[in-house]
Amino acid sequence: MAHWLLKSEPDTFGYPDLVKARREGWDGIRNYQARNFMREMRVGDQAIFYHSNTTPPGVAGVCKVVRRAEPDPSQFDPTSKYFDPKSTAENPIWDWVTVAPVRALRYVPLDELKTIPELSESRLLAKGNRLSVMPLSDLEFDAIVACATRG
DNA sequence: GCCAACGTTGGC
DNA sequence: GCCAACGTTGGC
Repeated sequence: MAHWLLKSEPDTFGYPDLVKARREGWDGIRNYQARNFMREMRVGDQAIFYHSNTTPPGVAGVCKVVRRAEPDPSQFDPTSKYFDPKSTAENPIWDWVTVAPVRALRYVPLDELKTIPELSESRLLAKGNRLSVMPLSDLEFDAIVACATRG
């Protein structure tokens, strides 16, 4: 089973919102690399739910993939901020996966993530990292969960 | 609000 | 195919 990290801005959609919704299509991904990672996701894969663009940024919970990648409907919706006029029903460009909560974690702020040795090489902590969907090694995933559980 | 990083776009 | 301009992300 592969592991992932998903970023979301909690002002828009945070981990508690996922708990309330029980499942949610991960819409609005408009980056090819992130999309391609979503296409690799399988039902049952678990992902760290990361809160970005907030104070402090950090890890809020674990979620899991409950539906594989399929076209993100927001790309066809002219009223959506994610609308993409280049996308057609015959040739959709963007996908989403559907995720469900697994469990909330003790909130681990970015400063604390930086102290986890297993994450020292991880893309998450790399300077200038803007990728909102990324793979985590089992080691990285386990280290984050262990850190959250320890605290 | 600022700014660095980086992806995308479009002129050539 | 290059590269400058532009837009977006995201930490601070």
